[in-house]
Amino acid sequence: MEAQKKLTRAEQKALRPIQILDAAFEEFVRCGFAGTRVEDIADRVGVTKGTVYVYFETKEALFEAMINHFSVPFQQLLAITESLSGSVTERLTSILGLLYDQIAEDRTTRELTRLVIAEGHRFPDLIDRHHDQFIEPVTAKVDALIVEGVASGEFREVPVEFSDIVVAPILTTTVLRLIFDDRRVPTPNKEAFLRVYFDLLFNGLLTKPR
Amino acid sequence: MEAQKKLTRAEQKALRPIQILDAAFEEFVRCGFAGTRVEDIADRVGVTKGTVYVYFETKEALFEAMINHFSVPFQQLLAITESLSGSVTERLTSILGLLYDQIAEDRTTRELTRLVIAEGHRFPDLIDRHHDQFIEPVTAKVDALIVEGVASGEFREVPVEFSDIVVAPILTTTVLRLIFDDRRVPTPNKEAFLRVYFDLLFNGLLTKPR
Amino acid sequence: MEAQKKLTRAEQKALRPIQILDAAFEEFVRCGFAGTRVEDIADRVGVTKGTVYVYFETKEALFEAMINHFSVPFQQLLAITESLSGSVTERLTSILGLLYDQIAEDRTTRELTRLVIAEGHRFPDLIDRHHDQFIEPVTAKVDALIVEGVASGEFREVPVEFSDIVVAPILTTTVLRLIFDDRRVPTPNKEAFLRVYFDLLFNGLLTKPR
Amino acid sequence: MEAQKKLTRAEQKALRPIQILDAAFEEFVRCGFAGTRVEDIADRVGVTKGTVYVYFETKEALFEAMINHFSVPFQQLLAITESLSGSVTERLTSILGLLYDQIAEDRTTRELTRLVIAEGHRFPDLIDRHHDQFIEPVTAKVDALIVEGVASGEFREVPVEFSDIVVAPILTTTVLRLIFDDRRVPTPNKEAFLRVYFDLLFNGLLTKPR
DNA sequence: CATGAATGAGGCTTCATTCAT
DNA sequence: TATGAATGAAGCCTCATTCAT
Repeated sequence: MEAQKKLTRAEQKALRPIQILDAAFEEFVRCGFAGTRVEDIADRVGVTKGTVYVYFETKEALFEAMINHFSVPFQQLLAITESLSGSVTERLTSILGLLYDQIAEDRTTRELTRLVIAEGHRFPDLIDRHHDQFIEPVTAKVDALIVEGVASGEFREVPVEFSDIVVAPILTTTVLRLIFDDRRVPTPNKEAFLRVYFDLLFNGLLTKPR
Repeated sequence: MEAQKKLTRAEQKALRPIQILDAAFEEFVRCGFAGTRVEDIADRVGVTKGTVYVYFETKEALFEAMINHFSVPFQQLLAITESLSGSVTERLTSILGLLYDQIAEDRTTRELTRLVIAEGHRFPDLIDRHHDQFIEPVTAKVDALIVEGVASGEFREVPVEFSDIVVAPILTTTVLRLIFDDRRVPTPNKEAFLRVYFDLLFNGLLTKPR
Repeated sequence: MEAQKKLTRAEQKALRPIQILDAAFEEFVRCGFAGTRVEDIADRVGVTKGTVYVYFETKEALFEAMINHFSVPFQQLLAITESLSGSVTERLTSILGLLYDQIAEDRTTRELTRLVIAEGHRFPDLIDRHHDQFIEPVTAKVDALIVEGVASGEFREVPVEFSDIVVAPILTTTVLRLIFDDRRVPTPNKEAFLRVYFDLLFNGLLTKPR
Repeated sequence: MEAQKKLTRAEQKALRPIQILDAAFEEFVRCGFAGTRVEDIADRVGVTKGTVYVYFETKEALFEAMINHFSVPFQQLLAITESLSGSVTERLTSILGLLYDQIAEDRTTRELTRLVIAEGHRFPDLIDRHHDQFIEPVTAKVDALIVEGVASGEFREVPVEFSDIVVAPILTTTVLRLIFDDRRVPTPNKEAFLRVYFDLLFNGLLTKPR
């Protein structure tokens, strides 16, 4: 309140939609699309229902705008992966570590995943976006590295197109945190988790490989 | 239809609540808790709203009863695992194969997972049940096998308490199917998937283990 | 209340939609389509808003159903006109007298005319119905009689297709009553009005016809 | 557009309220009082809602101001009628011709009539104005001419106070155009219409007057 | 004057729930 | 048991109106 009073009208106006989108994120995550009341979103911002409708035509439009707003910061990660150097193992390790930060540790991405799972039925665009911006790029990147590793002799001859399996522990952590959120199942320690994850991924369980 | 006509009236009536639970499953899966209309459930059974309330006090009670109804058949799987014999590797393979059938391939369990993720917030019991009946037993079983494998020298010295990583590809397949349902991302071929999964799990990616 | 309690459920149910249509007529006439509150219609019947929506999907559907409900009893009049006998003058007189009763004196038809004028823009069907059921049949009938009168020599050679002029005093009375409703402009005495109307229609104003 | 660009800012501002009244006329005619949105009126002028409220306190005040604005030009016609000369028949013919132009052919008067019929309930002043400025003067004038015609022997002994009947074809044309607006029922050709109208009015239908 | 963000009362509509039959 | 008419609370959305800039 104090801080906001110093803002000019113009600044306020530019801020409003973002404030609303932030509030919408929290409420939609908490209650799902159907369960969320537009008034609760407004309350969170400190405005009235009507104000929300000044910026967004319908609850549905607000939901979609919110998803778009929070779906951006994945591009950066993909850019970083291009600049990596070192052995394939090193690069794959780096990428999976970054993915862990992005998908499992970042609350926003995590909750976005919840919404994709919960509301995908009613928002097919949501699924397409999610696929094109998240799943496909990651899959492509990991696949490419595996191919490279196999070609260079660093990796064994494993069939490609199953990069899901490689990435699986990350998505699984995300989902378990979504479900239990530190309740019942503790959030794993990142360092320890990655150590075991990579150890298993690269070396396998067996003492003597077949 | 044919079969039902032969039922006596008494049998019909004993069937009602189950028909309602089945219909409730479909609708809650399709629309989520808040988005589902009791009337749509009734329509699916071919009765009127009132009838639903003869058997279930509230929509919430119906939701919980539905979850309970569809959460049963996991016990069997756990029982089977007790009767397995062979090396630890063989037994782990068997169990993971069964889990794949149960979690990734079985539509009911899959959709139950969706509901846990989507509605867990508002139904804490749901999460507790899910933990006690699904996660904990599986985790315990897999952990026990790993401990056994390490003790017997069959497995390398891997830290326990990370059985999530071992099971991850199964849950990941489940979640990807929930999201994409054969749209955009094809459902993997079971045999091929398991082959790669087990190959990676036991042997790791590297040609020469560190 | 007293009387209604004796009705069975089934009778009540059959009555409800008609009660609602009656109430809707009064409210829509009083406030127009946009100005009418569904709740006021419900109040008039003694039920709650929800009940109205049990029978009619939307306010718009209710409006249209109401128009249809009150647009019926015009057919009878047209039937009567077929059975008339006597000179053309006598028959025309009879018909115009009946029309006066139907259009100018009958409150329902009068108010329906108000709605056609006021709401026709937004309900094009309304105008088509009104044309097909009211205007066209009357016009055709009057035209036919004039043609017959001219043919028989009873009437002067007047151009046809201007039966509007013949009927005009009736519609004008309707409209003036709609506007002033006994306020400012008194409702004319029917007998006196018809006498002058017919005198003028048949004989004209001039002492010595041209 | 061209013309407006040459206006000084001061002239522009003096124009504003009239532009708003013009826009209000169109919208109120199109949607009625309750159905019209102040914003649509503003849009039509190319300003924002707030501007409308600079000039008019409420939507209701705007409606009334609009009615007043468009109700003026009838005085002129009445003035003209004073200066006519010739036989009563000639003068009556002239007056009815002018009335036809004013009431049936002039879109503004026609739509004003629609508003009187549609909104009169909620704006009693509207009805009073309409009576005092339109109905009463016309009625008085026509009545006076009939009295004069009867006195001079030009007209038959018809009862006075039924000038409505004489004017009816004009109002009827107005109303039919309001309802059908060239849809379904074609607008009559003015010359032909007036010829038949006057022929009937002065000579009546019958070959041999009674 | 003009703006347009914000308000908040109020209308339409939905739907979980009840209850007399 | 089953019905379905009725309820009424509550949600989405609209829009006349205000006011700081």
